[in-house]
Amino acid sequence: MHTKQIEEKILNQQHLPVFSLPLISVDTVMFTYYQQQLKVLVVKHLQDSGKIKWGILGGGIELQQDHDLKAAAQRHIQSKTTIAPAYLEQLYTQGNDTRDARGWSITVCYLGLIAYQDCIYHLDQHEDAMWVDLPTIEQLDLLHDHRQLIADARERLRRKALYSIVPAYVLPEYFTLPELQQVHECLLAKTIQKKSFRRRIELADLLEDSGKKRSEGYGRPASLYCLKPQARTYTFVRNLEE
Amino acid sequence: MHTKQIEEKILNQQHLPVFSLPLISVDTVMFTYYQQQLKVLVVKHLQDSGKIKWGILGGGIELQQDHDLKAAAQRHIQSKTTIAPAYLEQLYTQGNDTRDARGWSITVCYLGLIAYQDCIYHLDQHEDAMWVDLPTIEQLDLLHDHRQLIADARERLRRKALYSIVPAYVLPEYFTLPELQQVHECLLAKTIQKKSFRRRIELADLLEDSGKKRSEGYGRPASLYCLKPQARTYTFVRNLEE
DNA sequence: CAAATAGTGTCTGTTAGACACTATATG
DNA sequence: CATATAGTGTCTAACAGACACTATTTG
Repeated sequence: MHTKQIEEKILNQQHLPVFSLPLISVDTVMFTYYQQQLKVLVVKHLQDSGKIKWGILGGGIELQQDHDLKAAAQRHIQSKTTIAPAYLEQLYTQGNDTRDARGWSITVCYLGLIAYQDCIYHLDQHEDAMWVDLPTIEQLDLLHDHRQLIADARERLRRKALYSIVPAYVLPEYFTLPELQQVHECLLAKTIQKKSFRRRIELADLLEDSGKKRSEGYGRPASLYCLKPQARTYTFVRNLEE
Repeated sequence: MHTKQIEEKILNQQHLPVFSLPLISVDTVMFTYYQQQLKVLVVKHLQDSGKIKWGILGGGIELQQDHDLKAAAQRHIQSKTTIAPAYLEQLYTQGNDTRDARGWSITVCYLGLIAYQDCIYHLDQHEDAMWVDLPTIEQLDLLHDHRQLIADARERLRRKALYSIVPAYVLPEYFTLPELQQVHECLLAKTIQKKSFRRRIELADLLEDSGKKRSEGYGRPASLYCLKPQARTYTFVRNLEE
């Protein structure tokens, strides 16, 4: 059997033109909110060289196991957090011949949101994953173009704060309006008029009042709300000012 | 030399885990506007079976030639239209184990806009590419999930008509405001108040007045404008009504 | 002149910004 | 009671919708 024939046999097993395919991974920029700060999940990646670098959460596609790209993203996320993210949307697909020293490589990058409380217990057990704030990200030497992917995801989430309440998914299922406003103010790096914020959310009918109140510390207790299903995709016709 | 060794040799040439990679293509939903209608570019694709099916414009990545995904998209577009699209942005990456009968496959899908006049001469020479309107798309038997990709792209462009003037890139470099309004009305399937439309564009300072007028047919000639650079990314704080 | 198309004046309605106010908790 | 935090009343400003108006062309 000639080399060429064996090559062809291998190709046929695949039914794919093997020699023109770049490396692919499915990665997710996971955000949460804790102690008035936006946090990003970084995990340890073992490189070919044996060195360990921090990067965002992700990895390859298991052709037998993952039925689509989102399923692959979720599998990687659950391996670190045990639970599915509250919100997960595709961010951007980056692919070029310079981002990975091994050659042409592609990442299908997702943006994920999860409540800090929903996964911190499991994360505490792992030493290969941690939540870090954005100033710290700037100081880490991250894998490939992961710092840029985080910046892009952060920008997408900031813009969403202007015309939706999707950032609410970084909070637990039940949350208060002042908490949600804090998240938006953190993303926009700007104070928002309390009245404007509450008015537009009430008018759009996005929250379900649980009837319960949160009574901790000083002051009047705040009502606890949870998101109605339409909150996931609702967009206001008029944005908040930047 | 054993089969296994040869396999390894092939793998080493690639420096990639070949056997866990899905098929990849980079495709573009190209839109233009002609005779009061939105048109999509479809091209003939030769399938493994020898059958020919229509599909959107695209194909594989040439690892040696294409430096990134956008360059790959542009190479495929230029092969059919000779010129680069006026506007090109990434739409969505679809990947699963059912869209292509050959197995796991991924398309990195772009949304492209071009003026009809800018490429029709070259297209007329080709029999393997044509502009079709959207009702016709419904009747064609398109490759894989290409009909869905077209629907997604069309929806993205419709939403852009609500908060930007990006749809202007389906028009020639110099165009009139009534023409641009027609494009938006076509996308939104709804008439827009002439005054509202003009006022918001003027206020946002998105167009450059060429000083020239278009005088064809009856009526007062309309001023010819071209897009200022900021028109590519500008978003209005307040949307048009849906 | 009439018909056709381009472009404006101006009123109304909706909703975000500003900010002072009231309400309800703790100690 | 004072202090702290939650939540409201209400005025203003910005801007899209509605629609009647004027402007400029052809025949």
